Amino acid sequence: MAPGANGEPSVSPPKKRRLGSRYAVLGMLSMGLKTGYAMKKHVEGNLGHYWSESYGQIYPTLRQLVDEGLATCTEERRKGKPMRNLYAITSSGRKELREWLVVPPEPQPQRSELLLKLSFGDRVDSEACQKLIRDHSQQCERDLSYLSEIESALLEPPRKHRDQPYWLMTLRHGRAIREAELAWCNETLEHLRQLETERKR
Amino acid sequence: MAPGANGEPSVSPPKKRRLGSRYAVLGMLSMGLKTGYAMKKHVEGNLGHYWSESYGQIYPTLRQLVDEGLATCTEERRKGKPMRNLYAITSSGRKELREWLVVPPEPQPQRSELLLKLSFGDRVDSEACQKLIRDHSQQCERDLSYLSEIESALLEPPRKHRDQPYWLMTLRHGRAIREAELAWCNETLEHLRQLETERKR
DNA sequence: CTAGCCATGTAATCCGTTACATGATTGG
DNA sequence: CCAATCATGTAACGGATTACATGGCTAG
Repeated sequence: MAPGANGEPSVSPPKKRRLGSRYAVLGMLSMGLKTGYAMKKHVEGNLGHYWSESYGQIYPTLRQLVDEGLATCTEERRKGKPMRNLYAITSSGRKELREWLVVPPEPQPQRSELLLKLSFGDRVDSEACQKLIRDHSQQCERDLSYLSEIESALLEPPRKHRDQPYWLMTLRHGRAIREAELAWCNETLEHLRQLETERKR
Repeated sequence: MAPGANGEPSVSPPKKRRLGSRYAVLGMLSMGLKTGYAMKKHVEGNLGHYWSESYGQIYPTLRQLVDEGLATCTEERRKGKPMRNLYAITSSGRKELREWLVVPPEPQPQRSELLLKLSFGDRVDSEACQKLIRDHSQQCERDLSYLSEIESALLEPPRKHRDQPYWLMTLRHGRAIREAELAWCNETLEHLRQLETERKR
């Protein structure tokens, strides 16, 4: 008998695929961004604190979306300016985006090089561990001022983008996490110093 | 003239490589874990909240470490038990591990599917956004109780592992972050409800 | 003239997971 | 006998970055 007949539940396991880039691009299309170049800039400038995307992902993805009918592409050649491909989302593109949006993201396996190093802290001296933490603390501080910059740029002109309230939520997330990191850094530095004096005794 | 002569600064740009798995494995060797299998178990059970590793990484890495003289391998065949390869770190392995430990990790590009979805929240109704946040909130809660489990297992028997104090630091990190996430979730739910009533007006 | 920005795209490569293949032992 | 656990490993695949290749326009 052919496999998979008879209503067996073994219709082939649903396979996990990531597809993050696909929907990031589709979402940016839905914001009205028209070129791959503009999307890269937008990722760097606005989404940098929680998303990244490279040309190597963006351009092939755009092509694929067009192939699947989720976007359209029109060439624009202007005299005196380089050629551009102008993309736009279609209604089936909007539909697929909405469907993706309501699916709760499954927890993605986190890898923190900092915590990995810290967990082996016993192999080096306390000073090295403390430096690790202080560097991280400084990075968080830099991140915080970067986030503030984006936030003021977002609030300054009173003309509100439709997505502005949601962008503010992501910014608050970045701030909340960085502040928690800072608190943990201070706490951890204290623990490291305690460990150090215990060791010396 | 041969390229690279004359002290040119173009000695080939130093190329970024990730190498996380390599040092995770080396570190676990330094803790005394002897088999690939044991390392996988340890990652799942103890490092799960900040690191992950698959067999597809572990076994080839172990072989590579032996090739480079950072570890040794001895076959152990016991009657009535399956064969094992027992690995041990060498002194050059310890040296390389220590060198890696003191290099501050460069910030790794974060990707949060949750924040990406939230940033496009305008495309779906407020209820869908709130569900996204509530699900995340629950996940954080589950993570917190999982962290507590590990912590009590770590504290229970008074026989302290040399790495115990450092593991506690990583656990506190997990807790700090999850608690900050929870606070942000509540704050954000409030904002979403406000947005909703504004829209309705 | 040249540096920098606009703009597109591809190929190589790396990193990592999943799925598969194998097989012995132990406990219920 | 069967499921779980111990134990090793590889092949295929997928996702993402990096580096390269190209080229015209603009401002200094």
